[in-house]
Parts: sequence; C-alpha cells; structure tokens
Amino acid sequence: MSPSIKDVAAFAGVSVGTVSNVLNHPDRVSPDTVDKVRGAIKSLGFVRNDVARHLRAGDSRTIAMLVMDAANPFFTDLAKGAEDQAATLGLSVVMGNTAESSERENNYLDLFEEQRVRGVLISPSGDVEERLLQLKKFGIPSVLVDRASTSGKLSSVSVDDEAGGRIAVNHLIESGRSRIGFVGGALDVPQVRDRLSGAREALDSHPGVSLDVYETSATTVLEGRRVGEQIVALDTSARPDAIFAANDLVAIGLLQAFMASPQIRVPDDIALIGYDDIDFAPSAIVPLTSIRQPSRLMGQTALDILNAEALDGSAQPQEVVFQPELIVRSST
Amino acid sequence: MSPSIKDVAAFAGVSVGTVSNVLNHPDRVSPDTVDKVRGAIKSLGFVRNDVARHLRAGDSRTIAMLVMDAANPFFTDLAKGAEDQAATLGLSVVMGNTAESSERENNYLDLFEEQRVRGVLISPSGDVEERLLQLKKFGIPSVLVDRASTSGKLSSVSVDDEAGGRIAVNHLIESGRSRIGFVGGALDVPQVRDRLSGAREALDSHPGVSLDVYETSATTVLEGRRVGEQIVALDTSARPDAIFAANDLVAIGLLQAFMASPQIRVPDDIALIGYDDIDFAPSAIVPLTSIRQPSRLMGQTALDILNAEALDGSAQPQEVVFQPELIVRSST
DNA sequence: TGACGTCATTGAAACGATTCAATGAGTAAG
DNA sequence: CTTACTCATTGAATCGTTTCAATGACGTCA
Repeated sequence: MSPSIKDVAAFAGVSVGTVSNVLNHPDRVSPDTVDKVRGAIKSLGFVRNDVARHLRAGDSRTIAMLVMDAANPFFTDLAKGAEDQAATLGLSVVMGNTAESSERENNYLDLFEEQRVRGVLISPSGDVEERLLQLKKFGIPSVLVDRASTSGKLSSVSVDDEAGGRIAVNHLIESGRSRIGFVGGALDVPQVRDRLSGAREALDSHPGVSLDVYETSATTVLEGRRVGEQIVALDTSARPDAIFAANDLVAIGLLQAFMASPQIRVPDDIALIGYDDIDFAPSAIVPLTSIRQPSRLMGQTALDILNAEALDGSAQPQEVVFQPELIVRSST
Repeated sequence: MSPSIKDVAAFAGVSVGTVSNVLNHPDRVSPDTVDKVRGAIKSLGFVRNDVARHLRAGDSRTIAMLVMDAANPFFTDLAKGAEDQAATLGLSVVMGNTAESSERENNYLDLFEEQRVRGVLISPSGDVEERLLQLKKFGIPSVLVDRASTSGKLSSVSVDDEAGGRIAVNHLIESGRSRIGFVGGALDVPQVRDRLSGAREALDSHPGVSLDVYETSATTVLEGRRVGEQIVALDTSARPDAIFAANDLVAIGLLQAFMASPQIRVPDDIALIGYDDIDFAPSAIVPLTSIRQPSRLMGQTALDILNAEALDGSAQPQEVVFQPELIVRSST
C-alpha cells in the first residue's frame, strides 16, 4: 500500500538506516544524500508509519482527551485550551466523548491503552481512579480535569467548586435576596454536590436566608426549562427570589421559562446566577451573571502537567486548584 | 513497562504463539491452556499492544473524525451518530477539531495517516480533496460529511442545501412576507453559498419579493447578534419583514438582538427561520422555525459507507444526499 | 608509506504482536 | 504393531521503523 522506508531506500539507492537518519538525524548524513533521500520521499509520497515508529521508539505524540459531554461549551473550551498548548509542544489531541457512560469511558480507556498514547486528560464520568493508576504504572500518565483526585495519587486541575457555590450565594444574599433556590443535578455528580455544599456554607453566616433544592436529572437546557416551568407555577409566597443554577445551561433553561411568563421578570422578581461563564452567557436574552472558571487556562495547565509526567514518570502528582470568579451581569 | 505477550507466555509456561492464539483464535487452543493463559493475563494486567498488533495485522479499528467547529451542536450531533454506529461495529471514533484552520486540518490528516487509522470522516475546512484521494490510494478511505465531493471521486454524505434554501424562503413567502433578508457568511463557505443560491431560486417564481444579503464573518451567535443590532437600527421602511439565517446559531443571535428591542416582535414584525434544527432551537426564547438536517442519521450513514470502503478498497464512491425538512415553530 | 581519526553509510537486532509451516503427542484404523 | 490422522503447541518469519556497532572511504600527519 503506502510506500515504506524500504521503498524509499531502494529508490534513492541507499540503506534503510540512512533513510531513517535523514528523517530523524539529518546532521549525521551528508547534504547530497539528504537531498537524494528527500527527493525519493517526495516522488513516492512516503509518510512515516507512526505505528512502527512508536513500536520501536516507544514514545507517542498523541494525547487523548475524554470528556463527559462534548456538547457542553465548557468542555469544548477546555479542549481548546489543551489543543492550543499541545500545538505549541508539537503534540496532537484526539477527543473521545463518553456521554456520561461508564461503559464508553472504559472502552475509550482500553483503546487509548492499546494505542499507547502519551497520556490521558479526563473529566471522569464513572469511578476510574483505580484504572488510571494502573495505566500510570504501565507508563501512561493521566490528569483529571474539573475534578480532584480522591486518592490524591493522580494529578488534577480543578476549580474550587465549594468556593464557587459560596461566592454565588453570597452575591445573591448581598444583593438583598433571602429565599434562594438551587437548581441542578444529579446531586451525586461531584461538581454539583460541591457547588451545593458551598451554597449551604454561605447560608451559615446569614440566618434568615433559606435554601430550596430543585434537583434535575442532568445539567442541560431542557432540564433547566422543565424546572423553571415548575417554579413559574409556584405560588408567589413559595417562590424563591433568587436562583443559583448548577451551570449556565440550566440557567439558560430557567431563563427561557421565566421569559415566557409575564409575571416573572429577571432580575426584578427572581435573580439568576449560573456557573461556567460560557460564551453564551453574556449574550443570553438577559445577560447572565455567572461564576467563571478559567476553562482555557485549565486545559492548558492540564496538558502541561500531563506532558511533564510523560517525560518524567516519577514526578509527584500535582493538584492545581483554580479559584472561581464572580462575573456580574444584568441577571442579578 | 507494560507486560508483553512474552511475559504472559513465560508466566503461563507456554509459547508466545499460543498466547496469541488464545487472544485471537481461542478455538485452536485446548481449554485448560486457555484458562492458564487467561489467568496469566489477569495476574500481569496484560493489555494487547495495539501498535504492534496493527503493524503486523495491518488493520486498525479506529475511525478519525475531523470537524470544523466542535462547538457547533450540529457537528456534535453528527459525531454522536457516527459514534453510535461505530460502537455497534466495534470501532472507536476519535475526534479532531480543525477550528476552520487549514493548517490544523493538515496536521490532523498527517497524524491520522501516520497512525494508519481505518478511515477518516471529515467536514472539510480547506481544500483537501487532493490529499484525501492520495490517502485513499494508500489504503485510508474517507467520507466527506456535510459537503459533496467536487471531484466526484470521494464518497460524501450531505444535504441538499439549495433545496433547504428554497424551502426556507418559500415558507417565508407563503406566510405573506415579501422583503426577505439573508444573514450568514462567509459567503464562500459552500454550505452558506448553496443555501443562499437556493433562496434566490425561490425568488424567481415570486416576482415582487426582494432579498437583501447581510454577510457575517462566521456563523456564530455573536455574529448573528451583531447583524441583528444593525437591522434593529434600520429605518422601518428599509427593514426586512422576514429573515433566513444561515444556521440556528446566527438565528439565535438575531433573536437576542430583536428581543432586546421593544419595537421588533418575532414573528409579528420580523419572521425568522434558521437552519440545522439544533436541540436548542425548540427551546429558544421564541421557538425557532428551522430547516432540519438529519444530523444523527448523516453521521451513521457516513460511518457505514466509510466502513464499507475500508473493507473493500475498490468500492465505488457513493454520494448520499439527504433532503432537508421544514420544521415550523412560533418564529414564523 | 603507514597509522590514525573523521565522517558517512551500512546491516542487523530490536520493538510486540500475528501467522504459518513444522513438530510432537495422542488416537483410531488396518 | 505400524500407519495415518487429528489436534495442540511451538518457533521462526514478518510487519516498518529506530538504533547502534561495524565497515569503509578519505584525508592528515609523522
């Protein structure tokens, strides 16, 4: 099929070793031989077979990234950060979408292990730390993204979600609200859980403020809208005067439900704060106050750590925790 | 690092050939040997090195998918369709995001060629047909997605964008509109060009209807919003009474601009139709009329064709063209 | 002229799997 | 008891690279 290094060697009238040297150490080869070989490569359309190369060299230049929801802009931003950084290091990023399925997650990990990728960036869906530790033992490092390691044995790049929850609810309280609603779920998703517990902490120092939890099955626009319609239907006395949504997609869903109802104005009747500060937030119908996570930077950082571990297998695991930032817009 | 088939063989007290047989043709091996080997595999945590396997076997089970905008829901839907189909065939899909950059597109194609993937699904950014034809010669087939082949030598799965444009504008005209605006760009992107020329065709049979083109630099929410604000600022007499947006992202941007202005109501003052029917369209603030493309199905179909070509290198290129479908909602 | 060093090039081993002809043990048939 | 045959297992060749010790050509210097 494709021409091999052997074909190139024959065409150029040199040995395979020389061709390989032209490819990898051109300084060791005389200039005219280099020209001859380069010419042969061009005329045959030769492309180095990375499979064989890697087999011998043992190093791969591919980074695998596994995300739980490829449709969430937060993750595409993360990926963009990682891709940019990879490009400057001469690496490539391939993505897999686990769609929050443990089974798919495992399949992809199998694939990447079989392919002996250089490393794995992962925002885990299921419980995979054990598996990742084993991968590491076999020379494939990984970095958790948007989630800290529970064992502490893996590197991670995350955001202090409890702080984010605190900041969000403090902001609502400081702007005079006292009946807070939290919308998000499932509640056993670590990110959601932490944001909620941060929200609860904020309440501790503010007696007289209440918090109601409205659970969703996922953090999507549709789920947000569904809960929003429930809230619209509530009696005025039972209705929260401020809502903290577990992410911007949910917040946008809520917003849509509220806009469809003439008796609820945002932020007058209900203030609304989201999470992630996706690109869409500032251009929502009511520009959305949100908690910004430095998604691009997180992607970059994660890739750097991963690369460092790939180069030095014995490096200590690092845990980088970014601080979230409040971005105030019209919705509060 | 990782244990190899040799380690397994030593551990189990058999030859490497036998281990390989257990892996690939267990029927040729006696049951107790199978057990012994499987035990060894388990205790050592052996995972087959796909790199070496592929080197010898020459076949890969990885499909590469290259999209021009990983943040556009239409493409994530396409990918989902392909992934689902791949899963049923026991294949894996890895994704690369070209971000509309020819350079990145080329880098990814290099990577995938070096990795000798089984095939490539691509929604091309630049002009890559030549390159893809060469890949095919070397045994790596590809299928164009959301764009027909200009040379006719490559398989493709696309949608009749001219028909889509016609349908959209006919719908606007039939609902009594006569000053149509087209918003989208860049105008040299094939999809945009075709939708616009379909729109123009619809005008031919309806004298008295006008079409103004508002070009954007990309089909994004922000660009839609920008143009929307321009339109809001127009004199009532110069303002279109219906707009056909090149995709739903642009339509949503327009919608946001219009909602922010009290003197423009959708659809009363301006009717609005988008394209793609992304998940977000029905839950937009004014549910959006759109032209549906069967994105999931397209992804599936593309993957099937690709797989067929991977199995039979001499198969004729197929061009599948889906028909778009009008989905009427409140915005028109 | 002969010994030596430099430099470009070569050829073979190695990576980890698969494949296949050859081997060997065991069984059935004559 | 030999022959033929089956079935499980083995060992070597192979895929396309990289690496490295060995080779060889050439020029320098004594």
